Amino acid sequence: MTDPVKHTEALGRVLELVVVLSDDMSRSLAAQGLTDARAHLLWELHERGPSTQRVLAEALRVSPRNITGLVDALVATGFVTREPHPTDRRATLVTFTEHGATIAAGLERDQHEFARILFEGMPDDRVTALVEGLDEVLARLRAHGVSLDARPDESEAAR
Amino acid sequence: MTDPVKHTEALGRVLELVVVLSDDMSRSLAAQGLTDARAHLLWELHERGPSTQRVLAEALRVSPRNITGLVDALVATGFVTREPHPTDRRATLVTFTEHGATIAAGLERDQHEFARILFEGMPDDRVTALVEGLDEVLARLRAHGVSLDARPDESEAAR
DNA sequence: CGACATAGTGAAGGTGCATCATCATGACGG
DNA sequence: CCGTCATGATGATGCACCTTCACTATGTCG
Repeated sequence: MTDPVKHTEALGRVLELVVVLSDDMSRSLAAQGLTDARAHLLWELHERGPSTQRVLAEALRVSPRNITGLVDALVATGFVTREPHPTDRRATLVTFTEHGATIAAGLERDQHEFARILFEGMPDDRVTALVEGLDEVLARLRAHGVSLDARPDESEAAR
Repeated sequence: MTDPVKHTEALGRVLELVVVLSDDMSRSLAAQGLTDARAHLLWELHERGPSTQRVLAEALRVSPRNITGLVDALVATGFVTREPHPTDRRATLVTFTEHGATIAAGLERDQHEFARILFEGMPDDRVTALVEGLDEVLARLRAHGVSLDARPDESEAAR
C-alpha cells in the first residue's frame, strides 16, 4: 500500500526529469552539430572502438538499415570513415576520423560536466540514496517484464 | 568535490531509467494505438478540457503547424473532433469523442498503475528520499539555466 | 560445390518536427 | 466605418529517424 499519491508524485518527478534532462542534452549536442542518434552512435564507437555497422545496430537497438543512414551522415560531416573489414569483405568498419575522436572525447567530458552540475556538493549519502532508489525502481521495472528488448511477441496478454 | 565517480554513476542510473521508462511507456501506448506525441496531446486535452490548437501547441511546446497534423490523426482514428470555437471563428476547439475520453481516462489509470509498479511496497522514507533527491537535481538543472523554454538565442557563449 | 546465413544498401513509407507563405478572422486606433 | 496589424489554422516543403522488403556480395558449412 504505502501512499499512492506520493507514488504518483514521485513518478511525476521522474518524468519531469526525463523531459528537462533529455531536452538539455539534445540542445548541448546540437550546439556541436550532432543529433541525438548520431551522438549516440559516436558514443558507442567511442566505447567499442572501430565497429561493424551490424554491431552498432545492435548497440543502438535499431535496424541495420538505419545505421547506414546515420553513418552516411557522420561520414558526410567528417566524423567517421568507413574502412574495409580486414577479414570479412562483406563488412565495413566504422572508424573515427581525428576530428570525430576529438568530438567523442568531448562527449565524455560533457558527461562528466553534466554529472558535476547535477551532483557537485550534494552530500554523499544523498547521492547514495538516490542511486539506491533509482536502482530499486529499475529492478522493479525489469521484474515487471521490461527487458529493454521485449519483442512485440505474444507477451502482453493482460488488459 | 565529493565523489565524481559516484556522480557519473548516478547520472548513468538516471539515463538508464530514462531509456527503460520511456521505452516501456511507448510500448504501452502503442498497444492502445497511440504514438507518444498523440498520447501527449490526448493527455493535455484530458487535463485542460476542449482547447484550441494554439493552446495545445504551447502546452506540447511544438509548432502550431504540427498540432494540425496530430489532431488530423486523432480525428481520423476517432479520438477527438474539431468543433467551432463559440466566439472566435478563426479557432477550432479540439474535443474528445466518447471513445477518446475513455482512452484518456485510461491513460490516467495507466499512470497510476505505473506508479504502483515502481513504488508499491517501497518504504515511505525511501520514496521521500528519492523525490527529494530528484527535486534537488531538477533545481540544479534549472539553476544552471535549463529553463525548458530556452530559445536558441545568444545565450550559449561558453566553449 | 550447393544451400543457407550474414553485411550492407536501394526503395518506399510512416511519424514527428520545423519554417515560410497564405487565408480568414479578430481587434484596435483614427 | 475602415485600414492596419495580430492571430488561428493550414498548405507546401524539407529534414531526421525509423521501419520493412528486396537484392547483392560475401562467408560458411555439409
